Amino acid sequence: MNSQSEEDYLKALYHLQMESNRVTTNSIADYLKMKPSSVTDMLKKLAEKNYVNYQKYKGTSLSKKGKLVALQIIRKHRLWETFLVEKLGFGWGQVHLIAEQLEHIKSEELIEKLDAFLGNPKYDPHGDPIPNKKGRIEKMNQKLLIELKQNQKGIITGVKRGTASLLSYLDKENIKLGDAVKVLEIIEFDGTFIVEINKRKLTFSEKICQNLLLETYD
Amino acid sequence: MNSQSEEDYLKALYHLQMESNRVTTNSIADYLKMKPSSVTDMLKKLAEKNYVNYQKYKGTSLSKKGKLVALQIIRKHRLWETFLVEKLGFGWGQVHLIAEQLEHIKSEELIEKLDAFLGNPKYDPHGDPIPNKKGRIEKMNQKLLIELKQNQKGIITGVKRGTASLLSYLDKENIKLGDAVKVLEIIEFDGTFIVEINKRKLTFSEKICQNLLLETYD
DNA sequence: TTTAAAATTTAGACTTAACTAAAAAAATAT
DNA sequence: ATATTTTTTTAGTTAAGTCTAAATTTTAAA
Repeated sequence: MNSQSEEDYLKALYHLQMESNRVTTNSIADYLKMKPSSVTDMLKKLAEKNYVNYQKYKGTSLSKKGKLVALQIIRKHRLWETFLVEKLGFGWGQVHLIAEQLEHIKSEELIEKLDAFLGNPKYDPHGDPIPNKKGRIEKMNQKLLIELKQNQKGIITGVKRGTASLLSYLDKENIKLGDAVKVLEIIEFDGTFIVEINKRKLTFSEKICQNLLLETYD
Repeated sequence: MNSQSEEDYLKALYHLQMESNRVTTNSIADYLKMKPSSVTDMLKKLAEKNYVNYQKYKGTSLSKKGKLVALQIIRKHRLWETFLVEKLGFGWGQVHLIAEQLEHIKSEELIEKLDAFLGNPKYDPHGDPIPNKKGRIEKMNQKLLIELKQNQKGIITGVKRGTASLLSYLDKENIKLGDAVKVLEIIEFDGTFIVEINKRKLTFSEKICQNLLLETYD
């Protein structure tokens, strides 16, 4: 069993590895808001447990085993976020801190049951994919609405980060994750989209289209 | 903010106080499976924070402040248990360990939203009352089915501890917490009850009636 | 290619919450 | 009322995970 702290480091490693191929001690310290010396200590411990490949002064990478653990935590995080938004009615922005705690709850069965309860979602409310039990991520065909052409369709999976007000707008319009969107018409003059959602005709400004994420099937 | 450990002690204090009026260091150690010396240390710390009234060698009691914190943790525990059973389909017996973890998640808003999502339940699946936000417990009029007379009614609130198989039976019969029960007839010969639940007529053996908890209104 | 700056590690200290062993106080039995 | 047993506390230790300050290694600059 891994400690909360170990799990936080593994998750951080995973996210940092996504962004750059060399993960340094300082970048981890930055990310976790800790001192580099503390990071060194923990890296040694994680290397001992074969979760990371660590060599003094040379940077760190997740081992296969470590990556799997990281993905399982990310799975839990994203499932809980989905739960908080879809079932409890939290706004996108509020859920991160709570999910950060919930992701450390230990119970395989809990997370499988939660997954089923949520209808085995593939994406969380930010549009990020939810890894499966074995750590596999289905890469999705994610596009912004603005990239679609007339008559193309998609499923709403989220919005770009930092657009909380768009969320409340969608909420007010009773538009939810998973709703299907079809582009009926694009007004050339100002980039406005006329779309159909739930049999309703709606008009979306260019700005909305630049921030709304859809899963598409090409 | 209190640590997980502090919360565990406060909760233990609360439960022990229910059972006997003098809570000793050893009884706490027993309950939490720790050594008495560790308990003494923590009691001093909790006294420092004004959560308990503690005097060397004289036993301990929760202060008003400490009792409130304890009740809030119990509230969280019982709401999560209800969630696990009602929404995720766990059996009564499986939920305790998980709820023990979930009860430490910190977010007022989370617990209020969870409460609403569950329909503001008054009792958890064991039939134990759920304290409200302010720590108030509604004392319920709880009886075993076997105590009812003909034509009396009640709401199913739970089963006696240690009767997991009754739970699965109820589940199979599609009987849920909150369902109303009316006693149609009691067969004197063997103590069998004929009851009505959800407009269905059912026959319950004496043994079932001895273990099924109901809320009644006298 | 030597030197200065930046990154990283080591060494030692602190906090929390546990422990063991020994001392002190309270309860019980003779 | 004294002695014995039980309970509780004190004192000192340990492990995890953090920190600061100093030492070391790597990188970048002159």
